[in-house]
Amino acid sequence: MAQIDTVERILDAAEVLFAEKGFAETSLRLITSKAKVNLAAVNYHFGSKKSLIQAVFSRFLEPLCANLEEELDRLASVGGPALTLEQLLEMLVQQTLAVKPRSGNDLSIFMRLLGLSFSQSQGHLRRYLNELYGHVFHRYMLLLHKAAPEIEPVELFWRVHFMIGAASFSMSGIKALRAIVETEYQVHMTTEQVLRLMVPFLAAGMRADSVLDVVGMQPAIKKNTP
Amino acid sequence: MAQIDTVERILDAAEVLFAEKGFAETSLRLITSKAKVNLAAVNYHFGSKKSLIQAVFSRFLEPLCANLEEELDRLASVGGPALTLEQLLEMLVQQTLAVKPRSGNDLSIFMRLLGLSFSQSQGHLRRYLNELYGHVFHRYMLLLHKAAPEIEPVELFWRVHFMIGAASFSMSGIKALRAIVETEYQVHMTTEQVLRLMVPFLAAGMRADSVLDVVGMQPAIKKNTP
DNA sequence: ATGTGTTTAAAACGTAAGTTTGAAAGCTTT
DNA sequence: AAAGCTTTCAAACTTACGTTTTAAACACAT
Repeated sequence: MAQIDTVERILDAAEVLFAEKGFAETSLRLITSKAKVNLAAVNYHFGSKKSLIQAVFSRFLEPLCANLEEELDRLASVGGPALTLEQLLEMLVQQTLAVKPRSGNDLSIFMRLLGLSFSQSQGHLRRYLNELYGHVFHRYMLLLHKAAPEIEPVELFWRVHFMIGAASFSMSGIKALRAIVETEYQVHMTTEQVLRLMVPFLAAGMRADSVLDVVGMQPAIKKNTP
Repeated sequence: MAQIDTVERILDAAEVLFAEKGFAETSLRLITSKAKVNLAAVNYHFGSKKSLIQAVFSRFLEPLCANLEEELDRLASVGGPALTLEQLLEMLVQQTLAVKPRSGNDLSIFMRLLGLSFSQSQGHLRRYLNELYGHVFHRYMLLLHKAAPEIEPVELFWRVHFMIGAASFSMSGIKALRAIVETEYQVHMTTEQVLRLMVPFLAAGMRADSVLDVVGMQPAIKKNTP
């Protein structure tokens, strides 16, 4: 390494700027000037802008997913009772908050990126993330099913995506939303507080009575009918 | 009008492409070639790309908000009991479904755009939408507050945005999600059915116990304390 | 039919982007 | 200290974009 690690400086700058403005709206020139490195350094170290985007995600998803899997393994080996919805959600919050410890890295940056990975996914990113971290997602889905076995699989599928939507949306726009809250209600909220506000909302939604039948689909209630 | 309305053709193409790829990633050249009009037509009829984006939003938000206000006026004049959360949500679904009747305009396009207006808002769009349609939103928020008076305003604000997120996310990705459901569960679902699956999920989430206090914010429970 | 205002058309302009290049500078190893 | 690889740098290249321009085509009232 030559200076104090050009690669890290680029990643730091890119992370913040991507979170602030999105991918397309953030130029390499802006990134390199903020990072105080030469423009060509990005293509030299990462190959392309796409690869830089992927690297930014991997830097925080890698440890997060590793920790998550570790925790899942631990719980599986202990073999206690099935986890509740709240526990599962809280676990996600916990692991997410635990990744943070990098410099002045506000959690909102992290979360905003997570939101962008859904809303601005440019194809290459979705494929990349699914390939590397898809299995963790599937594993988590299975635990959700165990936590709410009364929900038909189809409805569970949709409800999980309602959850993802609520989370990714409010986290992507969290900066703007927080600003509104600040001026409208004179309250300052941290990203962590918003995350925790979400848990009961999502858990309650997951537990709502099914309406599959009302909607004209397969029987929803097979409680006391054969 | 010269051809079969160039303006409409541009709006149709832009609507679909914006929903598919976002604003920055959709070039005027792509729009005009899909619309089979000359490149300069956009700047001639709309003035700029920004104005085109605004026009796309107004085309469906104008009738929707008008209908919504009409319905709100009607309900206010009748003066019955306060509406329940489910009724309020159902009303939104109803009015949204009622706007649809434009060509092969899938509802998902509409919803995806709504999501983008938050997540990709480039400043000008947020200001524009807030100025034109902000009052309807506030009016609806007020009814929500009446329907769930036990929720603190700040928490209500966030929960509303959790709702918007769940809706815009699952609606914007509905095409892909529906395909998954079809192959994974051998069930075909309409956009309307998915919307209706969402109502109980969201309503239950709205009714969840507050955790403002747990989160370390203003008192949440002032039930029996002065 | 002719003139006038409106709409379409093709081409060019200016800008900003991602990428590439080739030489200079820096490190590491011998 | 010299050789050899790695990293930095300034500059140029290529491409794609939004926008502007100028002229032609069109619609319609007189």
